[in-house]
Amino acid sequence: MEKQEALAALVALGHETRLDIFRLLMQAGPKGLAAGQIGERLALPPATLSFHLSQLKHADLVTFRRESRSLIYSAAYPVMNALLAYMTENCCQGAAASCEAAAPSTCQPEERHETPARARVRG
Amino acid sequence: MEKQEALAALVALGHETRLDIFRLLMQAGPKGLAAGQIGERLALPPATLSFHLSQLKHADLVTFRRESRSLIYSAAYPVMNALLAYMTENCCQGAAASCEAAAPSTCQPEERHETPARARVRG
DNA sequence: TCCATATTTCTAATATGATGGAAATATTGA
DNA sequence: TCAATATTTCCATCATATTAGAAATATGGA
Repeated sequence: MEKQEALAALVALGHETRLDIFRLLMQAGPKGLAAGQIGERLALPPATLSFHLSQLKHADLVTFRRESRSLIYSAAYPVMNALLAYMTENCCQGAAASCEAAAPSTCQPEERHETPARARVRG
Repeated sequence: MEKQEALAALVALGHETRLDIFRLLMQAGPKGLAAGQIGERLALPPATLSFHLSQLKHADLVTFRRESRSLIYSAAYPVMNALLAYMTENCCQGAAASCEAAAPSTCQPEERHETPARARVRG
């Protein structure tokens, strides 16, 4: 993931309404939720909801599909995964020992620390 | 981690300059960097740098200590870890199977998926 | 085709965040 | 105490994001 992509995702998630929307979609799982359902649950006026969904779309944090009259939104898990991976990269460069002490779970300067699951994301 | 803490961290990281600062500090490791060093490397005027460091401080993403005339800033790894943990919580609630398919590395609805390192962060 | 539903786009008002020069504060060494 | 260094705070300006009503668009059912 490039810096600008990560930045776009962080900007998008750095707003309470959008964080709420995104978490709702994370919880909803791959099946997603119709825009109307989201607006209802979060008590958002249509225009406001649409604005925030648009921001999340531009950040590639959500995808959507049409199902009859409804647009079904779902969280873009791969992008979320890539963001998490990005945020743990380049940590404590050149000082693995002290870094391990400071941040055992996020800082993984050596490949051997990678879990198979995490490694899969980066490819 | 509470929602408001996570939100504050995301707001703080959702700005290019602050993301640059934070990544620089992540790379620098626990030894940290003096404010002046940061400003020099990122070509930021003192007032601008100080403003952004202040934002990062309020989000608890950085800590600082005085060393002679310099203020040494370093990344707050535990808060970063907590943020990563927060973002993977409550994923695909009640539908573990489909969630695993959608997000194998971040979505961990069952405790057994926790790594010891990640679990340590949440306590 | 016509109407109801679902959602987006347009628009203008409002609020908030960012910038950086200049002055103020804190620390140290002489 | 005084000067030099390091950083912050103050302040005014500028830029950008957010809000939500109203109108426009898209879809499907009768």
